[in-house]
Amino acid sequence: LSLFTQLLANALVVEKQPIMLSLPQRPLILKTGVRFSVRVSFLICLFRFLANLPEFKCLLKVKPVFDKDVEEVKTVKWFRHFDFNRDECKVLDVDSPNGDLVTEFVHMSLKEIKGRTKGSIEGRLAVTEELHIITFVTEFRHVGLELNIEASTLPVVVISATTQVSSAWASIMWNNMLSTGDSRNLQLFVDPPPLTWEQLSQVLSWQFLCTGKRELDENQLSVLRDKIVDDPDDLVHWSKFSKNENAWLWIDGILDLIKKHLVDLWRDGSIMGFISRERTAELLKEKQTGTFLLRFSESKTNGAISFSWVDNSNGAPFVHSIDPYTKDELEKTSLPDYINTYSLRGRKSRHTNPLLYLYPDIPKDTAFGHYFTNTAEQMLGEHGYVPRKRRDFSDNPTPPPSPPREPNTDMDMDVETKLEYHELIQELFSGSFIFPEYYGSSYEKTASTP
Amino acid sequence: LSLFTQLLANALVVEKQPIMLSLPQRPLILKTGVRFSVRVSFLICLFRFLANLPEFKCLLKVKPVFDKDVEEVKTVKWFRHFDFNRDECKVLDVDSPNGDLVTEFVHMSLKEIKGRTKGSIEGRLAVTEELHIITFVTEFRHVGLELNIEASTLPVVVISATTQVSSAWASIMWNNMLSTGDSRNLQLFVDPPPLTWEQLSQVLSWQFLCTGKRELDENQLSVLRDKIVDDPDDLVHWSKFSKNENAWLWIDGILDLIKKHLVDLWRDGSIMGFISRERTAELLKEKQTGTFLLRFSESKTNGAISFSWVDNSNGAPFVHSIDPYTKDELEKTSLPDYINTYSLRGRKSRHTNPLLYLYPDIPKDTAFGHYFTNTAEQMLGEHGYVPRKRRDFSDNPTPPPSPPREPNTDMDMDVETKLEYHELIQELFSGSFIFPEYYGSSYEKTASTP
DNA sequence: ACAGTTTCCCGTAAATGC
DNA sequence: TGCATTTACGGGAAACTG
Repeated sequence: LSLFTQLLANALVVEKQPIMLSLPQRPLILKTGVRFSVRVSFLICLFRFLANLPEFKCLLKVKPVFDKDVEEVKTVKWFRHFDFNRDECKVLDVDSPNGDLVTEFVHMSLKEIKGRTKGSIEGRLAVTEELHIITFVTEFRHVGLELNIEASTLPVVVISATTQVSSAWASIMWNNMLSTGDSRNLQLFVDPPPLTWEQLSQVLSWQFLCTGKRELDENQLSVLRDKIVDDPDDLVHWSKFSKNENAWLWIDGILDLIKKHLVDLWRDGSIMGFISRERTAELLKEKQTGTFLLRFSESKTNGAISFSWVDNSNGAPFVHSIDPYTKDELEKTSLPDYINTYSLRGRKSRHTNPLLYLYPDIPKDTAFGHYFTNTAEQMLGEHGYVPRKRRDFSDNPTPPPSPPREPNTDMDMDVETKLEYHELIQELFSGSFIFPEYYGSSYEKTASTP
Repeated sequence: LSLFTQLLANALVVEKQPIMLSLPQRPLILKTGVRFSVRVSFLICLFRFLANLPEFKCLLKVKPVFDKDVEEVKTVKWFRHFDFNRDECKVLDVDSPNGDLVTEFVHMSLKEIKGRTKGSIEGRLAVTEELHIITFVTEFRHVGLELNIEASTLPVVVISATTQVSSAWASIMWNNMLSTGDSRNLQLFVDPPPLTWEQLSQVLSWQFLCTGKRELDENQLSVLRDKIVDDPDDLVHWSKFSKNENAWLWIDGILDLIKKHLVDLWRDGSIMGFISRERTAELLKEKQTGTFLLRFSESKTNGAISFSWVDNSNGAPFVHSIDPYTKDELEKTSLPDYINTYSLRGRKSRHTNPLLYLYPDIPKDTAFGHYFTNTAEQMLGEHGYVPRKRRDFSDNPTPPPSPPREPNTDMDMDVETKLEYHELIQELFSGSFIFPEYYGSSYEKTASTP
C-alpha cells in the first residue's frame, strides 16, 4: 500500500494540471438562495484505479469552497463574500454506469456573508462585474501522506435578483471571449480590455442561434455594428457594451422577446428585426401596397417588435409603423395573430387589414398561415355565451394632426364609394345575402360572391 | 415593595380575565415564512403603574408561544406544529406617547415543526380547518413572587401557500360567527355546527361592504340563498359552504374580482351580479334593444363577469351574453372600456356596439361615462408610430350552429341594406365626407351628418 | 435624495407526502 | 395513483444602505 501512495504522490506531481475536474454545465450565474448543482468528475486514471480498491474507497472526500485563496490583500476592488448554505462534503465514489469517477453536488446554494466594511463606492465593482470561483477540494490522507487536490470552476457571477441576469450574462460573455486557456482573472472588470467587433459579432450571432435557432445575417450584424462600434479600430469597449449606453441590455431584451414569443418566426427568417426606420421606409417604398416587414423597437429596452407597411393608395407611397408590441402584449395573442387580425378602421366603422405581403413579396398566409390560431378554436365560447374576439385596429387614414375635419377632396374616396355603391346594388338585387363569415373563416374577406 | 407585590398578586387574582391583551388587528391568517407583527397592550392599571417605577422596569418580559397548552392527548384530530423562526422576547415598556403599556412584535414568522407521524388521513382536518393560537406569556419575578401572566390571540389559521387563503378565510368567518365571547374551541371543525342563513347572509353582505363599499341587496342575497341553503330550517352546513360544493370559493373569487377591478362599479350599484341567467332573460326581454346588465359567471370559480343584452330587431326579443371576462382580462382593459368598445361585426366588416342602456334604462354614458379611458390618452403612440386600439367584438348575427350558409329570407336585412344604400346616395351627392373620428371622439357613432 | 442592490412576498408550477 | 399540501422561485415592488 505504501507503494501505491508513493505512486500516487508521483502521479500528482506529474499530472499537475488538470488534476481533476470536468464540469460539463458549469455554473455561470448563481442567484443567492436559489439551488444549483455541480457535477464533478475525475480525469486521472490512477485515481479511478485507486478508487476501486476497497482500502481507498472512503479516502477521497470532496468539499466545495467559495472563493478559496482569493487574496483580498492583492485585490484592487472589494468583492462580496459568500458561503454555501449547507456545508456539503461528499465521498467520491464510482457511481456512474460507465465507471467514471463522478460526484454531483445538488441542493447547493449561496448566501452572502455580510462584512461591516463594504468599501467605498469607488472601491467596488458593480456586483455583476465581480467574478467568483468555486473550488472543489479533495482531501486524501493515508499513512502519513496528506494531499489537497483542488479544482476550480470557471468564473461565476453571483446575483441576488433576476433583474441582474442580463448584465451578469454580459460579464460572462466578455470574460469568455477574453479568457485564453487557463487565465482566470477575477479582477477582469477592474480594467476590462476591449473586444474586436469580429469577436463580439460572432458571440452575438451565436446568442441568436441558441435562442432562436438562426444566426444574425450580414444586414442585421451591420446594423448592430453601427450601434455598438464607434472606434476606428473596430474595437468595442465594455462601457459601451454593458455600462453607459448598454447596448447589450437592449439586445438581451430582444433575445428574451424571441425566446418567449418569436422562436418560430425568427427561425423562419421572417423577422428582419434589426433595421433602421429609414432603411425600412426605403425598402418598403419600392414595393406594392400592403407589403410589410417586422422590426424591433429601438427605443424600448425591454424587447418590442413592430410591423411597418407601405400604402401607395394616395399616390406617393407612405410607410406606417405600428406602435411596437411588448412581451406583455404577446403573452396572450401571438404576433402572427396580431398581424392576421390587425385592421384599419375606415369610414362607417368598416375594417380592413393593410398587411398583405411580407417583404419582399411573400403573401401573408404563406409566411404566417400555419401560425394563425384556428378561428374555430379561438371562438369556442362556453355554453350559451357569445364568443368574442380581440383585435387591434387603428383609425384610417392615419390622422393628420390638423385639420380634424375638412371637406374631402381626395378622388380615391369617391372611387371607393362608387365601388361600394356598386356592390350594394348587386347585393340588393341578387335577392340573397351571404351570411358574414362564421367560425373558421379567415379574416381577410373576398368580395361577396353573388 | 413587598406590599406592591402583594397588591399585584391580589390584583391578578381579581382581574382574572382579561389579564392583559388588546390586539386591534389580530392575526387571522398566517403564512409560514412570511412576516407578521402583533401589538400587545396591557390593560391592567396596576401594571401600568408598576411599570413606571424604576424597580419594575425590566421585570416584565413578554414572550410569544405557539399553541401553548394545547393538550394533544385530548385532541380528537392531529394538528400541525409550528414555532417562531426567531425567538423573540421583549421587555415591556411604556413606549407609546399616551402612556399605554404597549409592545409590538415585528418580524415574527412561523415555520412548521415536522413530526414523523402526521396521523392518518382521517385523523386530520384540512390544514385550513386547524385553529391555532398564539399566547403571550409575561414573566414577573420579584422577591420570591413568580407569576406567569398569559394572554392569547383569537384563533388563527396557518397556511403555506396563498392558494389556501380563501378557505382559510372561510374558517375564520365560520369561527367568528360561532364564537360566543371567550369560547375558543380549536377543534371547532372536527364537527362544525351549522349556521342560520340569517347569520351567514349578514356576514356575506359585510364582506361585500368591506371589499366593494356596498352591501348585497335583497335580490342578490336571495340568489345566494338559493345556492347555499337547501335545508328546510334555513341552516347552512359547513360542508356546503366550504367543503364539497364550496359556495364560498365561488363567492370569494367574485370578491377578489371586485377588489381588483370592479370597486367603482360595485359601489355605484351598476353590477346586478348575482342573478340567474333565466331571470336575466326575463328582465331584459321587457326592455328596449340595447338594454344590458352585468352578471357574475356561475361556472367560473375564479371570478368572472359577463354582460347580457337584449336585441329586439328580429321581432322576438333575443338575449345574448358575452363570454365572461376574467380577472386576467380585466388587468389591462377595464370593464367600462370593454363595454364602451365592444362591437358586433356585421356584413362587410362593419362594427356596431349593441350595448346602449344599463338596465333598466340608464344610458351607457351616464352609468359608465366617467370610467371610460380617455381615447386621446389611450391613443398616444410613441413618436412616429401608428397608435393602436384593442377591442373585442363578436360576429353578428350570433351564428346559428347550422346551417352555416343559406339564402337570407329575413326582411330585416333588406331594410338595413336599403338604409345603407340611402345613406350612401346621400354621401355620394353631398359632395363631402366627414372624416372618421380621430383622437378623443367616443366610439358610439351617430349617423353621418349630411 | 438617490441609485444600486437586496429583501420581501404573491402567485404559479413543481415537488412532495400520504 | 390521486389529492392535499408544501416547496421552489420568477418577477415586481418595497426596503435597505451607504
